[in-house]
Amino acid sequence: MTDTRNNLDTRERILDVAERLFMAAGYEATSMRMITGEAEVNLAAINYHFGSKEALLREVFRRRLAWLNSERLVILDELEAQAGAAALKPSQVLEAFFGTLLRMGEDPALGGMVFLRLLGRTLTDPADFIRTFFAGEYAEVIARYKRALFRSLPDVPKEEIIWRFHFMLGSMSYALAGTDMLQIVAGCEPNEASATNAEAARRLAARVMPFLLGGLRAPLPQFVDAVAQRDEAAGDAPARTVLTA
Amino acid sequence: MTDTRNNLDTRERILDVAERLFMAAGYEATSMRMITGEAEVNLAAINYHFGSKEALLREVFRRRLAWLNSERLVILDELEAQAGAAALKPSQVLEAFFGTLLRMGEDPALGGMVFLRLLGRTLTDPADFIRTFFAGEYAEVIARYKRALFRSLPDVPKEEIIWRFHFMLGSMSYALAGTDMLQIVAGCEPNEASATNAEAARRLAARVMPFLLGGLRAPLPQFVDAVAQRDEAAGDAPARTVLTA
DNA sequence: GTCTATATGTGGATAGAC
DNA sequence: GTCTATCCACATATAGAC
Repeated sequence: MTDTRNNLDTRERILDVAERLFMAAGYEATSMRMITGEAEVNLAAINYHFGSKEALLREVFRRRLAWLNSERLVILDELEAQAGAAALKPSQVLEAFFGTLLRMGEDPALGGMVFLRLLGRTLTDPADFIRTFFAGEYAEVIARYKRALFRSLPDVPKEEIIWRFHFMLGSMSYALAGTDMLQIVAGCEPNEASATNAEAARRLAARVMPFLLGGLRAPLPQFVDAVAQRDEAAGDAPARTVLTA
Repeated sequence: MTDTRNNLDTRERILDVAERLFMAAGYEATSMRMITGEAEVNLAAINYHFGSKEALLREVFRRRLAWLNSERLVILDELEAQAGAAALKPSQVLEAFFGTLLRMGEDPALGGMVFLRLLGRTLTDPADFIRTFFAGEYAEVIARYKRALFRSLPDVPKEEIIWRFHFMLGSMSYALAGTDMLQIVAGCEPNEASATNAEAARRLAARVMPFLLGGLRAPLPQFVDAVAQRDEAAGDAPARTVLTA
């Protein structure tokens, strides 16, 4: 805990730099020498403090996910306690799950947008040790929120809810990853999504939460044809029409 | 074009193996020796035929994306010709864009699910040469479909459509990537989504297209509060309610 | 076009002094 | 806990014979 160099622990400094470099270049393309160089620590320090490069990546995620997923459980507990015997609304469940995540982007102490982008980019990494790690970190919170969604949508087949939970995870993950695709879609502007500050997190939240809720509550597959016919009559209008109902 | 080994060109065999290995392990974690080993070609063959490992990756994608994105443009041309002066429905635009993609998963000659998974996993890769490559490959088709969506949703702010197009790309990309998250969400079954056959592509399409359309047509952000109130009265019911309207 | 042999660099990890 | 020095496996790429 004593600092021989500056106000930050060597161990913490390694984690901070690793988080940023893994985000910017990916795990495989980031060498331990790049990390120790930027962190201004000795090459051997990573193995001393973490044991291996793989263990370093796990620790980078563990310190953030431990907070995130325990916070998610606490919030869900609170919501369910308030609701008593009643089921939560889907929008409440989504707000608890994804809102908690997005709030990390506004707080640099929780990793900020750097961590959110890293998370989005790493969730699709095919490396076995990464998939295994995430499976363990997410198992409990996913199970709890899945049950909450089941209760909140009692008339929707559970299998459908499972798929849509997965699709929501995907939308969010990709949006956080912050590829250049948004800029390609948008045109040429150096877009807000590639920003890494707190304001970007808020803007993203405002845009993505309605999208997720719309997807979750979309017509069920077996009804899609019927809905298409209705939409044809209505001009396949945007959901603004809900206000006129 | 002459085969000294079997019925497949050396060049094509390299591309096929590279596609599969890049999918399974990622670009950085796949060595040229792994590729030439499985393809049973000489190590130097990659550099002879493609010039470099980076160029090999680009060619793996180019042979698939050239077909995909030109097909997308042809289909959009046909739809717009049929529609005449009328705007397309959003569902038609989505079907043309994402349906064409998903149909590749059913045809091994177009890469099948192996290519779709590779695409989903690579779209979030941070490597500069990959982002630059995708930007070029997608620019035209994205611009065309973006305009089609603008026309199909004239009352929705263009900025909102841009964001939702991006979110849809993300949902699809992540779903194709086929991480273990679906299995985590689902429970423990060796799930259908991790299958790589044509049937998996059809099942995914049936699940994801309604989700995308629901997200695209979700209430606009400024109306979310009002919709939440309506949903509260209606019990935040699933979209099955559209049938009763 | 294909192959062998090799150039040249970098990777993660560790032994052992301090 | 930190540092130097080093081990050794493996990477991409190429030169040049056939």
